[in-house]
Order: sequence, then C-alpha cells, then structure tokens
Amino acid sequence: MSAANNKDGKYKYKGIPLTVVKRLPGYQRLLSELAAKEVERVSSRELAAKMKINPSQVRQDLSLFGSFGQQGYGYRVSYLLSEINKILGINAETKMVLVGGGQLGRAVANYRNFAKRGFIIEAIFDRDPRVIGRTIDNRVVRDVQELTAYLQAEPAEIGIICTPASAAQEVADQLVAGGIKGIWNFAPVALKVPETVCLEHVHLGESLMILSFKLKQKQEELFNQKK
Amino acid sequence: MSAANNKDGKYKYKGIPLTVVKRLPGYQRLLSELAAKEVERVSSRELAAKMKINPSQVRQDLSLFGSFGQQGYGYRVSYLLSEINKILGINAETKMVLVGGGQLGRAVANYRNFAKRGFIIEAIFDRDPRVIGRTIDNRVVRDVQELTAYLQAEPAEIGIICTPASAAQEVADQLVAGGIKGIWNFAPVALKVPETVCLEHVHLGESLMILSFKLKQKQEELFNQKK
DNA sequence: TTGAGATTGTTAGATATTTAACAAAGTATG
DNA sequence: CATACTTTGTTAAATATCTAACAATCTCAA
Ligand SMILES: NC(=O)c1ccc[n+]([C@@H]2O[C@H](COP(=O)([O-])OP(=O)(O)OC[C@H]3O[C@@H](n4cnc5c(N)ncnc54)[C@H](O)[C@@H]3O)[C@@H](O)[C@H]2O)c1
Ligand SMILES: NC(=O)c1ccc[n+]([C@@H]2O[C@H](COP(=O)([O-])OP(=O)(O)OC[C@H]3O[C@@H](n4cnc5c(N)ncnc54)[C@H](O)[C@@H]3O)[C@@H](O)[C@H]2O)c1
Repeated sequence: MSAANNKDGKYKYKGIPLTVVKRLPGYQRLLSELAAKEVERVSSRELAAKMKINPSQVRQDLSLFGSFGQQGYGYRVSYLLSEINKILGINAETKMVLVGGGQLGRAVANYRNFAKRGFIIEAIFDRDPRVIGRTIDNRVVRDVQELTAYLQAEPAEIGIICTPASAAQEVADQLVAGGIKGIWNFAPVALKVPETVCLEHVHLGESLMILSFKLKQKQEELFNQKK
Repeated sequence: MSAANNKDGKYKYKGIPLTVVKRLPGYQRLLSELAAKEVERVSSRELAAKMKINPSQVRQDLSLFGSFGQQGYGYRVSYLLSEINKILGINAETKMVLVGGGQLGRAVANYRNFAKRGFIIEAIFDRDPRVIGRTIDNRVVRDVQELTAYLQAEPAEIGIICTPASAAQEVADQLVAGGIKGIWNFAPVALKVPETVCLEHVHLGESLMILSFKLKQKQEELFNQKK
C-alpha cells in the first residue's frame, strides 16, 4: 500500500485519483465475467487488453490499494475479485431509496442486477397521486411528503433521484434532511449538497451529445481522407 | 482556431482531447439555461464557477474550436450557444433506431428531451412476440429480424442498444450491417465494432459502484478525522 | 531440484492536462 | 474622448496521468 497523498482533495478520494476510481468498476465486471467462466488466473496483460489500456496501468492502479498478485503467476481471479468488491463496497447490503416513480425510476426499480450486488431499493416515493399507492416490483410507492420522516425511522445510505430536473434540488434537500449519505442523480441539473454528502450524476443526455460529437468528427475525418 | 494535433489518435478526436469533449455538453446545458433566463452575456469566470472548473480551462477549451468571445465583455450567450450546438451536432435532425423495448428502452423512447434537441427515434425493435406490435409513444415495435433490412431502406445514424448484455453484440452486428454510424449502448458489455463506427457506452451499474466507492472513502475520512 | 521463462510492484521518464500569467483589445463611465 | 477596468486568447509553467523499464521473485517443465 503506497498511495501518494495530495494536499488538495479536488480530484482525489483519499489519495486515489478519480481516473483510477473510474476504472475500478471495469475491473470488477471483467473479473466477474472471468469468475463466471471459472477462469482461475489472469495477468495484468490480459486485463489490460480487455480494458484497452496499458498493462502498467493495471498494475499501478491495483498497487494503490495493495499487492494482490504474484510474480510469474499473475492474479488469482477469485481473490482479486473479492478484494475489488471490498474496495468498491459491493455485497455490503447498501440500502437505498428512490424518488420519482416515472419512466426511468420504474426501469431502475425493476432492474435486478443492483440488488444482486447488494444495492437494495427499500422504498419508492413520488408526488403524483396517480403514482402513489401503485406497486413497483413489490414495493408500494409512497408519498414524497413522508420522505424525510421515513428516512429518520428507516435510515438508508443512498438516495436515487429520478424526478424532473425542476424538482431535483428540493428532493435532494429532503434526502439530506433524512440523513442520506450519497445521492445518485439522474436529473440533468447540478445539485447543491453539504460537503459530507457524496454525489454521482448520470448524464444520459450528455452521453448522447458526446456520441453526436464523435460522429461529426469521424465524418469530417473520413471526408478529409477522401480528398 | 489553433488545436495542436497529435500523431496518435488514441484519446483524441481530431485533435480535441476527450477530456475537453466531455465538458462540452456541460457548457451546452449551462448556456441553454442562461438563454432560457434571457441572460445576454457570460464570462469564462461565471461559466467556470458553475462547472466547478478553472476559468482558464473554459477559455482554453473554447479556443480549440474558435474565438467566440470579446475582450472586456465576455461571451454573448446566444452566439456561444449556437456555436456549441453546431460543434456538438445538435438540432441537425439525427435519426436513430432503438433496439430492446424493455424497461429502459421504453423510458428512453418516451423521453421527449432528446427529440427536442433533434435526436429522433424513428423505429423501435424487439425480439419478444409479446412486445412486438405494441406501441411506444406512437411507434409500433417491430421484429428485430427486420432490423438490418429496415435500416437499408430507411437509413439512420445512431442505433440505441437496450437489450440484455447477452444479445448486445449480435444486435450491434445487425446495426453495423444496416449501415449505422454510431452506437449508444446501455448493456454492460464491451462491444466490438469496425473502426468506422463510433461507440458510446452508458455505464449505469459502474456509476453506482463509483458512488459506493466514494461513500466508503468519505466514511473512512470522517472516521479518521474523529481520531 | 534446477533453470528458463513469466509476471509483479515500483521507480523513473514521457505525455497530457490543468492552471497561471499577461499582452492585446475591447467596454463603460464620467 | 480619455482612462480605468474588464476579459479574452494564448503562451508558458505546474501538475497529473500514463507508459516504459527492470529488479525481485515466483512458476513450471524437465
Ligand atoms: N427517461 C429518460 O430516458 C431520461 C433520459 C435522460 C434524463 N432523464 C431524466 O430523468 C428524470 C426522470 O425522467 P422520467 O423520464 O422518468 O420522467 P417522468 O416524468 O416519467 O417521471 C418523473 C416522476 O417524478 C415524479 N415527481 C415529480 N416531482 C416530484 C417530487 N417533487 N417528488 C417526488 N416525485 C416527483 C413525477 O410524478 C413522475 O412520476 C428526469 O429528470 C429526466 O430529465 C430521463
Ligand atoms: N433497467 C435498468 O435500470 C438498467 C440499469 C443498468 C443497465 N441496464 C441494462 O440495459 C439493458 C436493458 O435493460 P432493461 O431493464 O430494459 O431489460 P428488459 O429485460 O426490461 O428489456 C430488454 C428487452 O430486450 C429485448 N431483447 C432481448 N433480446 C433481444 C434481441 N436479440 N433483439 C431485440 N430485442 C431483444 C427483450 O425482449 C426485452 O424487451 C440491459 O442490458 C441492462 O443490463 C438496465
């Protein structure tokens, strides 16, 4: 365990560069796939090839958290996977609540793979009387007015925001008041939360625009080649 | 227009670092919000504050594409927005097809904000006979067996994959065979496509794991402070 | 049991990205 | 219309990230 710490916490989470953090789930998925295929060992070279990065980077990323491999052998898949799961906080039964039982909220609530990894949606809230009382995957949708009180009685770690952007900040405030520790936000708006609360945005619209940009650039590239 | 070009195209799209590309939609959204509020002018300092980045970075990002501001004044919101829209390929009527009319596919198909920006889902495909023939937001779901033939008759630029991971590669191949130029993939799997096709992955599960990691780190941080 | 071959963890060097600094050129105000 | 102020675009310096290199050390086949 080495990890050079930096004075400003800007891009770092406790000495881990955000660029590294973003690769961790990729390693997790690859290792899960290998484990499912009952592959026993894997080298940094193989992992790197699948991630389309450099083998050095794999070794350096992992070395920030510890020494999980063996010279001349590589990494034992099951061991490395369990270590990465620990690092990511997977399989630790993380309780969540979801706010906004619309199109996207329902898709997220019905998705089984999150629960499979220990991320459980305990309750769902909405504002619309037509939605409140309906059942989504065995959970009755509650009135968002009860949100803060519910959380005080039944604490959860993560709040998922699937409301329109206009309501997102208000919902975030209620989640924070209820003692939530992290917010997973699908609304296209920058939220303000206290420093103690972690934020993760899902930018679907932005992702589509990035694809659009790449397309335009590629077109131009091909056009220029023809000349 | 300056743009220092680099020999390897690895992280670059025609000389534009991917880190910059990822910030462009953020600028777009901020400028849209300002335009909606009828704000006339904005400085790099103001934009930077909202994006939580450095003003120098804003100016440098924009300068890769041209000179859009005025000394002593800043940027005219409407002009900069229209330039960024051009850069991103927004409002150019981009045709798309969606494959997989399940939970997530329906949410995406029903979402109006994409069409509002010129990204139109022309057709929807599925494999399940119970889904085929149903209507999603005025579009009848077609049989995925017709996908490639449909595209040859009705070309589209972007294919959206909302099928399970196990079917995603097969669907991608069909989209490519139909002449699609870019793929927006929601399935948690790395797709293989020809070099001429652009790829953009949406990693919902990975995003949740990143939040989980941040939470764990923050907990440890707070714990260490108490000591 | 030995020795050739493999692969890690780590340090140092190469690249890329971000930030600072500032001349140039405009604005705005009296 | 002069002048103090603002803010851009750009160049250069500071940081951060990625890649190469290699000693240390384990594997595995003979
Ligand atoms: N559907 C998509 O594909 C998509 C894509 C990109 C972004 N998003 C974003 O995700 C969010 C949800 O999108 P959607 O398509 O599910 O919208 P939706 O309209 O289907 O659902 C929103 C739900 O939030 C509820 N709601 C509104 N105000 C609330 C409040 N104050 N408290 C609790 N519930 C409230 C509504 O009653 C509704 O049920 C939006 O912010 C949207 O911009 C969605
Ligand atoms: N729902 C979520 O919140 C969520 C979150 C993260 C990732 N994802 C991913 O998004 C994808 C879709 O998720 P979902 O929840 O909508 O699943 P879903 O099961 O509700 O929908 C999948 C749809 O794809 C169709 N399909 C299957 N094979 C097909 C094929 N070969 N051609 C055309 N259609 C086919 C199915 O009939 C079904 O209608 C999955 O890969 C999932 O892992 C979803």
